[in-house]
Amino acid sequence: MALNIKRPNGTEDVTGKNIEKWNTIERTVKDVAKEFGFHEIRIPTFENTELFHRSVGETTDVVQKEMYSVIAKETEFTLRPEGTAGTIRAMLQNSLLNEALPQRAFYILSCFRHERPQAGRLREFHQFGVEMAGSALPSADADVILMANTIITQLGIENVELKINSIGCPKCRANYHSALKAYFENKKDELCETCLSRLDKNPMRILDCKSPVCSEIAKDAPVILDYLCDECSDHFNKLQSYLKTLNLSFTVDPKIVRGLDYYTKTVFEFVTTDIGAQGTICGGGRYDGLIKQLGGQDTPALGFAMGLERLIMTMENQGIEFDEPLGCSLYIAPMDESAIPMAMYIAKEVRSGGFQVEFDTVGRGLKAQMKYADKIGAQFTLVLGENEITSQTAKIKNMQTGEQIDIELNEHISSEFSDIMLDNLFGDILN
RNA sequence: GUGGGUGUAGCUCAGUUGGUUAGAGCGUCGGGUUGUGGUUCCGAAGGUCGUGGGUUCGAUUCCCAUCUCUCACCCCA
Repeated sequence: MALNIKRPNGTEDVTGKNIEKWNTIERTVKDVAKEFGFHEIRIPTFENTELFHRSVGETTDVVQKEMYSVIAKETEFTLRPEGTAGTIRAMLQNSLLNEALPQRAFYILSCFRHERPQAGRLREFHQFGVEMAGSALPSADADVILMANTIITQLGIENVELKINSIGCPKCRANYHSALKAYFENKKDELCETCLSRLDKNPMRILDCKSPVCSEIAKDAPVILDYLCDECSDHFNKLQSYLKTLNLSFTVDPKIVRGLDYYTKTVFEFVTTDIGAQGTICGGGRYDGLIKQLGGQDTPALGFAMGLERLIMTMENQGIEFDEPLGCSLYIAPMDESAIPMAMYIAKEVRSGGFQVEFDTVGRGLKAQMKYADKIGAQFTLVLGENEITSQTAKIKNMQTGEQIDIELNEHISSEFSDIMLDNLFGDILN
């Protein structure tokens, strides 16, 4: 079919069996969030552009080249590129931080970034995220990391590495930046072009460069962990000991540098090699300065986000089973038009017992109806013709065994069918 | 934003060294004597060969452009 309007590049439709993949993940994520005391929050899809400039940061790639911004009625809005900024804004605007602290919020939402799509990267993608505001202690970091780990484990995902790092507070980071700059200044001639431009803006990004030359140079660069102030260093040490207590294996990776400006102290990622180059399925960290930055009281906070598409990809590639949808319980096959009223009536009655019921609405012959019933996985079928209507009895056919059971066509049909279903499910145990 | 690959039926792919009505398997729909599916048999529908130009008597095949999808860089979930 020549369809002239297609979905925008980098977006996805979710249909058919894929819906169950999403449901599986959303269910798991919500269950775990509940166990950890997090409450769902829903926020707008777009915000005033200024919000992202102030939180994500003016110099970040996300703000500089990836945001979908529009001016509408003289106000500049942006489709959210991530969930933290809007969530914190909502916490402030709804005075949630004046209530019992810490506040724990989670969300499932779509994000928008204008990048070239590739494996594990879309222009509209979905995140499950959590934000916890009001706790400064490393035990909060450990709890949040445990939560991410619990979700990953509960989904059955394997081959995931937890990497943690501390990027310090603004105080110790300033010292580190100057040390880094000094180091790279000496090797200026060898650095790649992009790294040269990073030298002034954000020297920590050079550590992450994939160019063989740069990464070779970066090997001997000063490490942030050596420049942490006492407080940050203590925080990081305690976090590590807590993670050990929780039996979470992790590696300290000084190259973990988050690309959003609001991060402080702890940063972490859960990474897999099973889904291509974009292997970070969960990323997060602490952002102690953000709430004040957005006009609130100085309140420490932290959080993480998981890419739902990446979780699904990982599960697919690892051969993990998703929840099965409930199929059709009963298919009713009217022989001809005169049986349709009875078919509709029975369908209505049996549905009232909570069962999924279908009947023919396209005028198929009996054989074709049976084929259709088989195709949709109907557990039972019921044929309605002249005989059934005059005798007010019919046979219910079990599509798996072929066995036929007599049933009365009256107002008790719903509970009778219910008995048949129960017997079908638990008959072996009961008898 | 940069680079590589790709584009023939709903899906997976053949094919034409440029030449009349472009094929297969799967899927969809119908039928195999008038009331029963999964196997099998028969049949049907479905493609302006990604789009727009150019070369040619003639292009799905050659050339150019463009778009799509895809992978990687970058960046991030």
